[in-house]
Amino acid sequence: MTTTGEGTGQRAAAVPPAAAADLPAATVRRLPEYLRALGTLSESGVDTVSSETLAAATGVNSAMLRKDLSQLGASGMRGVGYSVANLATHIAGVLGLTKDSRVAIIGLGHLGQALARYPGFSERGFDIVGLFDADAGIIGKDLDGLQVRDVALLARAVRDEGINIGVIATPGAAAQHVADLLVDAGVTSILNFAPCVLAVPQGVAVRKVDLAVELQILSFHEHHKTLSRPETDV
Amino acid sequence: MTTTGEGTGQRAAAVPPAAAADLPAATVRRLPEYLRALGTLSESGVDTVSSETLAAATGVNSAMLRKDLSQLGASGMRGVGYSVANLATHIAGVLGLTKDSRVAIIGLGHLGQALARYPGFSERGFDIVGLFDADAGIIGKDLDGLQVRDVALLARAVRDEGINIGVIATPGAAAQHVADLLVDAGVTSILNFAPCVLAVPQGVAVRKVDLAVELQILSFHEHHKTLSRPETDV
DNA sequence: ATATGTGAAGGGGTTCACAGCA
DNA sequence: TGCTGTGAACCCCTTCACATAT
Repeated sequence: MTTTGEGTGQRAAAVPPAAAADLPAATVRRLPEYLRALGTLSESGVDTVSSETLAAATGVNSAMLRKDLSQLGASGMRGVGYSVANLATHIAGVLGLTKDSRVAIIGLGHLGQALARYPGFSERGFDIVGLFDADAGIIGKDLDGLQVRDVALLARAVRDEGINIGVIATPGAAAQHVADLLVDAGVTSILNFAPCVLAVPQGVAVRKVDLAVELQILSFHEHHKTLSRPETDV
Repeated sequence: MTTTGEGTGQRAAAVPPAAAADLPAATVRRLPEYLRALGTLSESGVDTVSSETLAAATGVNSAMLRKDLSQLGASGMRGVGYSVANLATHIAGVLGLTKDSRVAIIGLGHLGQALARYPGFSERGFDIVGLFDADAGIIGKDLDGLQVRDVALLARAVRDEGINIGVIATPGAAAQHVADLLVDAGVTSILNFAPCVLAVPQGVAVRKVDLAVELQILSFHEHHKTLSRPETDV
């Protein structure tokens, strides 16, 4: 990478073959996008793509794309472009998508049920293997062949069934409790749809998606479009 | 992310009284979070809060919170803190939440249906007033009192019913077409759940939420935790 | 000729540290 | 004393421009 600290401790031939140790967060965020675009290209029968084309398909600057890819250790061919298949494989490897992840969804209200049935997850290698809720009215319900279990069984299921990602789709009030359960059971990756900030120990990755927040951000822009002069320039 | 055609407009010393003209995108993203935390505080009967406390509740640095708020024209009381009620009102005003937004959801598969029924939207002032789909098997279906209409009726509904935000929850293949319909009908704010990049004219704000992307980012961290030594220090 | 890989420049965003006010 | 408001440093990210390779 760039900051290899000149002088001090220069590892002998350090740089692992296909290294991806500490990528910038911004880069990591874009990788899934690249991967998706590559999939589309692949389906179209394209087998080589330029940074310019791939960047356009993902809405980023081509120089940034190249920088991202070079950080992965991915190599294009000058004067030609990147191999679609190789690049896809490479990115999938960096993202750890070679082995399927095992996901539990906790909270099966409308949102949780939608997530449980969302085809996009299994399509991209995320196996939903556990559904949990605290509501007796929902426990036992069958969703596409998977039965909703009592959240009291969550911890054991995590261990017995190798669950490594927890998706929280409960109301906000229950979210922290569920997070604690997940963390105690050893889960270190959590996707939180509840509208609250979760406290978790170091080493646990939490990503938050708040649907209402997205609308509020749009509301801001909408509000200001109507307030300010409607772009007399450009 | 946001294709918010910000012009290069350089205004002369304008700064309105309680200005919020061109807030940094990063600040705007945090405002809904502040607002939510303030709501929680308000329910708890708290009426004054320090930047330190509010920052903790929203997971940000207190200096950044103060900087965000001062940019809004919000004023705290030195030695005391911020008025919970005033601050909430102020932020809501900046976000344009004083008047309810009118939302259409297009695509009522599992995800779209869940969004249609998600209580968090109406709770925060987003009225879902239109549901549209292209599938004859879904058109006519009733969801909590709202009937799914043919997407062919979308354009007229946008105009007649004052819809100003469109939520796209279709498969990726249909998303661009729907976006075109929305834009042609005059919608300038779009929330896109489809896994694809939308092309829209300048001045149209698009926010994208891709659930699988979030899982893939978690997968990256998960992958690297297992690869690298698990934090021998700190 | 064409497209990658990257140094250097530029812009934001975040944090620190402290001045200033109640 | 306590907490806000903010200049300044720092760091990360993005973009430009071009050397470099096929």
